[in-house]
Amino acid sequence: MKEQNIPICTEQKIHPCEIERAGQHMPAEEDLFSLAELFKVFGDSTRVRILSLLCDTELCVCDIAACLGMNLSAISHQLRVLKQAKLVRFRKEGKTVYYSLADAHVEHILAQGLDHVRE
Amino acid sequence: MKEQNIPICTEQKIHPCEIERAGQHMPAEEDLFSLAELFKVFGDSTRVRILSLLCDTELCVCDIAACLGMNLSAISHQLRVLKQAKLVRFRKEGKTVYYSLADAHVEHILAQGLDHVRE
DNA sequence: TGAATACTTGAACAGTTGTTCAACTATTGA
DNA sequence: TCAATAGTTGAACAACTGTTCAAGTATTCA
Repeated sequence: MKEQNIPICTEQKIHPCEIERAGQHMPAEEDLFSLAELFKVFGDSTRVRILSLLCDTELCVCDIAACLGMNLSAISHQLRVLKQAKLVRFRKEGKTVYYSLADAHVEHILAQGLDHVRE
Repeated sequence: MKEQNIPICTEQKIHPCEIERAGQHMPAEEDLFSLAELFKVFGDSTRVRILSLLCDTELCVCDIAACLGMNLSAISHQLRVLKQAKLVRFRKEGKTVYYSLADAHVEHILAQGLDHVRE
């Protein structure tokens, strides 16, 4: 807490001691990038609604579209985003594709966010 | 769990039973909207980097800009977004403004996200 | 085989977002 | 009072995003 003037930043710093503290706990730059990418996926109300629907059950694309009152194509596009982010899994059965949450983590992140939103 | 055909959706549903299960656990529409808004704020790497910097310490705008190698104005704009979302607090001391995390929730959400990102 | 169903995909469009630049306010200290 | 410092703000612009439409695939069933 008293080590001063260690140049971890490229520009002139006003409070070197505090900056050093801050720097010590920083995750790797690439982790922070992935973190932002993850939250970006959660940061759309259509996708959040899809994820909420999939808590505790699996649904086909048709059902999701019906529940959200949206067009099949829009849902399919968003499911692709969720799939790429590994937030949902799918299973094919004949013509229909069933989607479900990828793991419990997804539900936890939603719940934690809801806690904050509801104060 | 066997109650079927209850019309909670406006369109024709393929699997009414599963749809009913999904519907029962859905948070209020407005909470889901706020939730997406919250994650949207976390969904930018500049903002995530600022929040990470502010874990365990407070920093002035100048310091944050120096640490991230970015222009003062860009940081100020993003701090405004974080302020509006109540993710950061600030304290004025003479000419300088010190920012810090609003509460422990913010750190928890970041940590939970990092867990998922690192698998 | 051929029609119907369930979904996916790509192009196009409007709307949104993040950064920069320049100009501004507020506080300090000479 | 004047210059310097720390930060905020608004306009502008390019880049990105979500939805729609139209056309595509894959599977089923008659």
